[in-house]
Amino acid sequence: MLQLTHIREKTEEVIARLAIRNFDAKPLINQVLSLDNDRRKTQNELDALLNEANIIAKQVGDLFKQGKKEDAEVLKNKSAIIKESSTKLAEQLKSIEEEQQQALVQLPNTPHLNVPKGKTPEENENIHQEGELPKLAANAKPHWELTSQYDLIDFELGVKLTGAGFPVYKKQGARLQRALINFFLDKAIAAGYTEIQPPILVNEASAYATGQLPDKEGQMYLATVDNLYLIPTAEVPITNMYRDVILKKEQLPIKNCGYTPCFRREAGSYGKDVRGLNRLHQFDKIEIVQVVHPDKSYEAIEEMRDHVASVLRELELPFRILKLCGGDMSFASALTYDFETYSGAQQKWLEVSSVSNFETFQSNRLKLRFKEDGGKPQLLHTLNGSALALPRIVASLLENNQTSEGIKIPKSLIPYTGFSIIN
RNA sequence: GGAGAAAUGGCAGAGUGGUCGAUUGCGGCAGUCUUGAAAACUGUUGAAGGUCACACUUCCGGGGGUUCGAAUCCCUCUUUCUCCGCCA
Repeated sequence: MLQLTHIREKTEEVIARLAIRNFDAKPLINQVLSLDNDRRKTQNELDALLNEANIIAKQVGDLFKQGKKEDAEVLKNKSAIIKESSTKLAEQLKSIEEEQQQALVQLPNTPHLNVPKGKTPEENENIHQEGELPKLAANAKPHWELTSQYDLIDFELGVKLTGAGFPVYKKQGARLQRALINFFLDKAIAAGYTEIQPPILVNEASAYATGQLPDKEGQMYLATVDNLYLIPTAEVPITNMYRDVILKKEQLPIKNCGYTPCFRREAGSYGKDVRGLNRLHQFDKIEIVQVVHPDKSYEAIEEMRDHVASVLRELELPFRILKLCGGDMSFASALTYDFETYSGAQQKWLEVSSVSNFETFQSNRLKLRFKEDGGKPQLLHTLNGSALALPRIVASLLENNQTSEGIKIPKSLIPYTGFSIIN
């Protein structure tokens, strides 16, 4: 959520920046600002009334003590009248505030100035590519054939147990999952992140604060009896640890990481690109989250980007980094880098990580703030990224490293898998 | 799941209808003293809205109610603790 004072003070700039997303913010912003005027006016009136009522209440008390009952009765009546109009005003204020809030949450974050304009994924900027694309034999198999050939993943069995998109990992396939989780966590810890094991169900307040609610309701699984949501990413619980928190300056920066399964309904995304591991309802991911001083968030995002790149490098996977254009960035982001690894048999780039700076957009809803010496609390910047999501990494690893003897495990991963080849 | 108790500022802990945004202690910050530090002493120290700045308003777990007036009374929800039951 954008900050009201920021919209008020830098109206033109906010509109200009939102244009980078091809978002015409003018009507909404005008609505927000006019509601804001109403709000302040109404509140002033209400405050004056309440002030009067407070004064009268005190006088009534004094009069009673002095035994002047009749005078007190007169004031009581006066107070009743005030109460009537103040109740009305309070209702009015509440509805204005709700309307304003509703308009406000429709505004996406303002992109950073060097986010490229554009509407579609094709307009994302390819800013880096490294690693050699694998030269596979003509009969190279896509991962969904390899997983069944070596009995690594049973998609059919998952359908039986749960439904499509809930694979069952087996044997070396299961072991590989566990190895990757540990590998990614160890890398994150070595990079200074603190490991967190959060709950994987969250309440409504948490889902709201990180922006999954209200608009992405349909994307989450909901345990209706207790009204709890299965997390779509560890970002939700790990970021919500700081909901309604005022940090001390010395506590910054906060760097947390965590492994969780992630659950996504993926409503509406059927058809192509969903075969095998490409798109699942349940998958494993290691997430990195940072909470930093507002001056430091663009340094932090570069650091996170370097971290993800170094992990992919260790896995010897060819990858590229895209700077997302305004139209392709998520609602809450000010700057996003997407990482894609090349999957040799599908001959496709697969998104395996997304690293974003949300600036104050998230912290505004979270009320995540810090205090500069002697100053007023101010909002922090939050960032997060995947480091990394497993399924597509597995797809790329399997496809790119297939040989006639079996599938080779990258060197850095062998200590974790305990085997060097899948056969 | 059953019975009882409780929820107050960073922490501890008073406060059972007006003088309470809240006694006090600890912690934090500033100062006095000191070469410096500690100790001692003095002052200061929650958040949101609002204002050029004040004023003013709201917040004592959440929501609702009673009252001229609520941290204090009532209803309700949530959470925590103790006891019992069940259990990885």
